[in-house]
Amino acid sequence: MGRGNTEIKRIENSTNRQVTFSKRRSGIIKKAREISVLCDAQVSLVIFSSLGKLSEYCSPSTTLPKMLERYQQNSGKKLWDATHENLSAEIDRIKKENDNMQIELRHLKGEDLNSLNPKELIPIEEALQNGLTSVREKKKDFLKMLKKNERMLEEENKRLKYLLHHQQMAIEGSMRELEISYHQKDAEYANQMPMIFRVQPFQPNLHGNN
Amino acid sequence: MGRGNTEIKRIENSTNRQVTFSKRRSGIIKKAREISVLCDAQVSLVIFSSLGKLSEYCSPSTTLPKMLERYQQNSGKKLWDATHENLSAEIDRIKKENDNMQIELRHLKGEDLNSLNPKELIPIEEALQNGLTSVREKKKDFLKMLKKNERMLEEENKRLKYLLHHQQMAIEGSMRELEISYHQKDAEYANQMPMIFRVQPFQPNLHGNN
DNA sequence: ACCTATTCATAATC
DNA sequence: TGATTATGAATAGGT
Repeated sequence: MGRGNTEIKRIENSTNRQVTFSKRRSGIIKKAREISVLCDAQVSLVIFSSLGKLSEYCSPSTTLPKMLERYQQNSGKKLWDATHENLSAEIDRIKKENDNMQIELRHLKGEDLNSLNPKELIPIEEALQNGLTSVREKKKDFLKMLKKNERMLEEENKRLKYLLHHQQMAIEGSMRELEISYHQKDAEYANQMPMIFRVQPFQPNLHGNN
Repeated sequence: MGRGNTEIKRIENSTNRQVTFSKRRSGIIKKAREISVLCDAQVSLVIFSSLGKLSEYCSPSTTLPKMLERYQQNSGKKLWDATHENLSAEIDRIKKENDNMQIELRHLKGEDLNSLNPKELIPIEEALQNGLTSVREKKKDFLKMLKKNERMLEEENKRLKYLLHHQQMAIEGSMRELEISYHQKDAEYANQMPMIFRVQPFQPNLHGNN
């Protein structure tokens, strides 16, 4: 329906598919609502779009769980036993995995070793040895990095101190020149000079170093 | 659609309702099939007529239980009883435990260490060291046990050899006595004496040892 | 989202 | 139920 005859086959153009989905979804939900009202029927409709978006409709006189309960009674099919079994199987699988890992962990931690024979101890010892080597390697790396960082910081520190010292010297030089000109010229200017320019090293503890 | 405008309201005439239901049901199921195919959607549709007759449609790529499972995951609504929830929660719990153990194992095996900071390395190193100590202790124990066993076997061996030797001597002594009495008395008796009592060491290779 | 030509669904009828 | 058909609904494609 609509223009051109519509083959019922997957719409390859993704945009068209989306649009058609949207239109037809509202169409089918409307139909569901209509048959519910007109014919006094109970309808439940669940739709997942190709992108996984969920849409649903359920007759107002019921709920999805009620419908499903009724479905089971009426059809004899079991809807969630299968799921139950799947879940149980999944749990068993994971638990087994869990147990194995737990045993491995205990062995690696040196527990429950009595259940092992000497031959089985060997791979465990090797694994531990390897692990230890890796961890110590990593620690060494960290230490190296820390030391490198420390050296860099020291360098930077030194450089900054040097700069600071020179700046200090420059300022003091300027002070002296100002002072000279102050003595040579007008005493009135001295009071206009801000305090910060008075000869006072502003980082006193830097004086002794270097 | 159809002749005359159709109000959406319950059809009071029972027969008409039935007929309309039948027609619309096939219509809606057709629509469901079409949207499934055209738009790559998954649809499940359950309909009960006013007389309780069940009709259903489910996209061929799925099943009603699968749809419902997906519905639960997607909507967060729970369709079923507590058992499911418990199982799901259990799965989540175990999976989490699993993940944690897996991480711990990987760390102990020296993998994925980059995600750790130096402080976190320390307990791992300690655990490895402890494990290694335990395993080596166990190996030592085994060795000790083997050696002890060996010693015990050697002792036993010696004791048995000693006993055997003495028994041998005793038998040989008896032989000699019998031989003497044979020469002293009746030669007739000699033929009646079974061969096994003749002087013949029955474990020849034991003679040289000790 | 809206429009329209076209196809489709279906109510009425038999 | 099934077939037919007139009619209104649904919707594909275009904007």
